[in-house]
Amino acid sequence: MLTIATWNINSVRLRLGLVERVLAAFAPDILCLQETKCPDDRFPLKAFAAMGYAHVATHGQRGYHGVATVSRLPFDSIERRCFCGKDDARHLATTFSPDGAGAITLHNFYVPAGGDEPDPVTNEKFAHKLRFLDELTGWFAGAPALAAEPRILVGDLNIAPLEHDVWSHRRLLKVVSHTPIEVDRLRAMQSAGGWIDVMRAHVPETEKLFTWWSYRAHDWRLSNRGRRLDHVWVSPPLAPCSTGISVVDAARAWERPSDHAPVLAHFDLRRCRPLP
DNA sequence: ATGGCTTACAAAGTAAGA
Repeated sequence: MLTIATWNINSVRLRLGLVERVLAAFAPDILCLQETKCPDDRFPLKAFAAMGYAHVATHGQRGYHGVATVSRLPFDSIERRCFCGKDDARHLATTFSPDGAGAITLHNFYVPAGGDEPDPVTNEKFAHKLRFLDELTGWFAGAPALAAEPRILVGDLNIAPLEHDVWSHRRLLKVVSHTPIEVDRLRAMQSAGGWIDVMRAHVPETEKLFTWWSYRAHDWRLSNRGRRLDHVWVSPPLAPCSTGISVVDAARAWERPSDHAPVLAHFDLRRCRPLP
């Protein structure tokens, strides 16, 4: 069994206690964090090592964004890719080899949020979001053979593509994160990489599924105006290995929470051997 | 359009998140 977790933590140093709680309760093999807001030389390595997560890849910067992948398993390789000509700490790719299953590539992404106005002409942040997705599409389209490799992509993609990935499809059609223009770009990127949406493989598209709830709601659970911004995708060879997912929405109710909930994805690698 | 909150930051108000 292999468990991969992804969580937009909104400051890893501020919420280290909450991270430890998730690691203790769910014991994922690997946890991918986004919005760590932490320079690499300030990352709390000792705390993770003490929890059994001795292998840490970071791609952070001061103040904003930042991703980290922490693991009980050693990494075979670590890659930090930059997009749109800027190093704003939004990607990590690691490879690891769980008990002889062959190397698996794990991408950890923090896609730009895109600002308020869903117009790339007037809103440079939204233009950046679209360019970021287009650059990813080009990258994946240029390496079609990768779709046959065992790969996992997780992270805060900042887009809720399906009708029931948001609390009200009608009321969010012009709200950044659910506009048709960015959903189309996300779909193009997903298609170019041959990615399979594992969360929706286990939860029917007709069912509401959220991973994020605004800080501004009086009672996030009662109003339940959530969105599914965090995702777990796999390449075709790993799809039969996916045994289940869960959104740890209980973590949204903890003290001083992140506005995102952790997502857990479980795999049984025996189901897809032999890997190519 | 939820935005009513929350974060980091050369610490008061600003930028950013989504």
